[in-house]
Amino acid sequence: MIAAMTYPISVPSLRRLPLYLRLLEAWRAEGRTQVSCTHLADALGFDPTQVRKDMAAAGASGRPKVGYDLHNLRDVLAGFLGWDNPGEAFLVGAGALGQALLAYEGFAARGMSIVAVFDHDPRPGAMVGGKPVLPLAKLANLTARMHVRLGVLAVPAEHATATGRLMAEAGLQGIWNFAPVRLELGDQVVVEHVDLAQSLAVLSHRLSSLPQPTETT
Amino acid sequence: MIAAMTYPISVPSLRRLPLYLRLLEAWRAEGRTQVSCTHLADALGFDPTQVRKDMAAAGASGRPKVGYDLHNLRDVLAGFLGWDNPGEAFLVGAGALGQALLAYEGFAARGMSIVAVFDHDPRPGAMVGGKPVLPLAKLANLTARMHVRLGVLAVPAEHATATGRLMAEAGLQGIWNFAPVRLELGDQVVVEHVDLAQSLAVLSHRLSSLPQPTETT
DNA sequence: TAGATTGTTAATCGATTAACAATC
DNA sequence: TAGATTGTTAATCGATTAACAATC
Repeated sequence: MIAAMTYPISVPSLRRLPLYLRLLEAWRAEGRTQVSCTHLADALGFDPTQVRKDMAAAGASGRPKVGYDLHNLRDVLAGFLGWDNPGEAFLVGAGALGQALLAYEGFAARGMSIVAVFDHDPRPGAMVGGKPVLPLAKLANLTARMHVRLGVLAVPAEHATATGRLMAEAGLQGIWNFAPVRLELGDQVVVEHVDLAQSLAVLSHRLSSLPQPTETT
Repeated sequence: MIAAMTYPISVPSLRRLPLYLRLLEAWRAEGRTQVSCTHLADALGFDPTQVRKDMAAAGASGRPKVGYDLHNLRDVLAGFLGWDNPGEAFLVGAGALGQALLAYEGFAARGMSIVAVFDHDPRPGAMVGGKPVLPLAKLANLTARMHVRLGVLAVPAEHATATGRLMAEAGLQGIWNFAPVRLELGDQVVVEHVDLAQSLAVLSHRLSSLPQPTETT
């Protein structure tokens, strides 16, 4: 069987897919069964052609005049992202951020399921979010045994480089990196970096170029 | 006095500024005093010309052959982002995510300082991160009284639209939105959206297009 | 001075948007 | 059928990268 094999998808397209997915699932809950690119574009403030290209890139196809079948489209997008059977992931770092991610995943990060939590030198019996916190020394062993591919790195900046390397050596193939540190782990490991400061910079700058509230005196 | 008034900065440039800033501060701690675009580019994996353009867009200037004065460059970038005297911000939503952001800001979000926490109907006396949790009913009053401009929206998705509107009506001019919901608040309010699912989509897709670990049985 | 680095203009690349043919 | 929508090719726009002159 040959998959549709359209053009390779771009990062901007990829980043839009979860937005479509969320909308489709909301509409599905309302009982809709058909959807057009114009509907999606209007709801998200995008150009309809862009939506159509994104769908094509993800391997979805619709029918002229009719649009896309909502259920099918949702399944194609979710499947394209590998989000239909979420991969298991290890969380490394049991601090405030790690705990938030553990709680957050329920509504935002459908693409993975955190199955264990690790930290440097945890107190015996320590738990976060109902899961035991394991020492990092067990990471390699469990990665191999459980065939886990994805790790979430949520340790303080000063430990991030060493911990990232440890995760790569343990056999994790993808690292979702929340530490403000660039990881250099070669081509074998996929690293996706989340840096809140980058987002805040955009907001700060826009806010500072807004008309300041008149505060004479 | 006329500010340098170079070209308006692009969003991609803006998002790179915090990366430079972080690096400059690390190098400053090591005692360096000069820096060239090539140094910065090498450390971050960027093109040197791109770095030079970013510096120009932020209003920094260097000297041929010499490079940039490290301290000055840091100050110019921080000033451009308005990060030298961090604005005060209100956090709305005292759940796991809100608490993480409260803890996170120390090392990542230098551009703001959370001065109060609000939630829908908090228990009297409730505290998070050492700060009392105030009812949303007090938001408008305190926004006006304290001249706060920035709000962090970290409530569950189902409350995000209404809470966002409330924040805008309370007079907040910028909203850093962590809920997976598009806010429609007109031109008076600057909204910056953080959506972890978008980041995870990139990682999921890259991971799934990696050679799968051979698992023939 | 010679050489390294900035600053800027030109070329390239890629993503978005527009135009339009194909189709149900 | 007529009209709406997909799918695709072409045009535009903007960001990145290359080339090079200015400068200390």
